[in-house]
Amino acid sequence: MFRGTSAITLDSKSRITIPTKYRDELVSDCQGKMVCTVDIQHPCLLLYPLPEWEEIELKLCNLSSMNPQERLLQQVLLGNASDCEMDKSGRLLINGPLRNHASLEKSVMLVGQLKKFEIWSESAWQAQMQQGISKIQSGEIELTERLLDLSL
Amino acid sequence: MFRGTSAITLDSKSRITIPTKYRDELVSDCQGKMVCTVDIQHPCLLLYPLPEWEEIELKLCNLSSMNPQERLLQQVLLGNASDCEMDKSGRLLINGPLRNHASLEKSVMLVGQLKKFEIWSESAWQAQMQQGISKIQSGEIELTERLLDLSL
DNA sequence: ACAAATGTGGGAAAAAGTGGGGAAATGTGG
DNA sequence: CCACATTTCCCCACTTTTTCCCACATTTGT
Repeated sequence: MFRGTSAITLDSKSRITIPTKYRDELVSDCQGKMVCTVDIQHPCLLLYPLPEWEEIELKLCNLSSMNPQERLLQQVLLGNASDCEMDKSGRLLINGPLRNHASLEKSVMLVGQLKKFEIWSESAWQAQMQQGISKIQSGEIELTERLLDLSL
Repeated sequence: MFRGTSAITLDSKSRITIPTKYRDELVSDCQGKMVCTVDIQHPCLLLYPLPEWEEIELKLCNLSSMNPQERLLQQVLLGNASDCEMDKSGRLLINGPLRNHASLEKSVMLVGQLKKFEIWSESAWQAQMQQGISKIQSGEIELTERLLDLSL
């Protein structure tokens, strides 16, 4: 399970270094093999250990290609999915289209979200956090039953 | 179970010393491994022994990432969650974003709240206590059934 | 008032992150 | 099918951050 945000850099060769605290877990989960694709709600990327991604692929596979919305989801998610394997120094290569979708420049945030990571440009992440907290505090959040069950 | 408020200092390396009275319990609960994240209602931090945090993580894991509100909560809580392990002198490192969320400067309050701690800047804590007590005394508090059941 | 325990600060060693040269692999065009 | 260009990978050197450790200050208890 991944958690926490790490500030990392996208270097001139378009690589990011995975923080060491995650590497052991990634090697045992998936020998460093991951899949990166675009997020459909935010300008960020999603990075899954291969086994996790395969479950998602199964679900996508069961969508109907006759339904335009479901087909679109398949196209976007699968079309952008890119195999990423950690190299021997724990780095991943991010390809052009993905980099572009998330507007990644030098400063990047790697955000642990349990079974996956999100990859954000630093500025977009900070904006997301700021507006997120103010939305929650101003009560713009509808408390669903599931949320009420959360006691922090 | 933790209770009471301790005045502690955030030193120049952004560390706080856990008062010794809590250390034994923390070592036996979680070998000093804790998780710190932001509070979503107040400018303070929440510090959980790892096993306690993992229960919350399980609940967060069951939220739907397709629902924007539930996803936002995951992002805020998990994204800010930071593993904190006590070093050999019983100190914890507080990272920049967290320090910032709670506006922590030198004087910090560590507030025991049973299964977790809250971490406040001294001034924010005092303001919270003052206005909290006056709110209660002036009857601005809605007495829910659960509250009526409290006999002090 | 003194001794013991706790809290605080900072130097120094260790670990992690960053950048880039050059080798290997891959792909393209003739 | 080969030569060339491009991309990917491995490795080393450098910088920054984190961790460990010790010494001093402060508080507590006798």
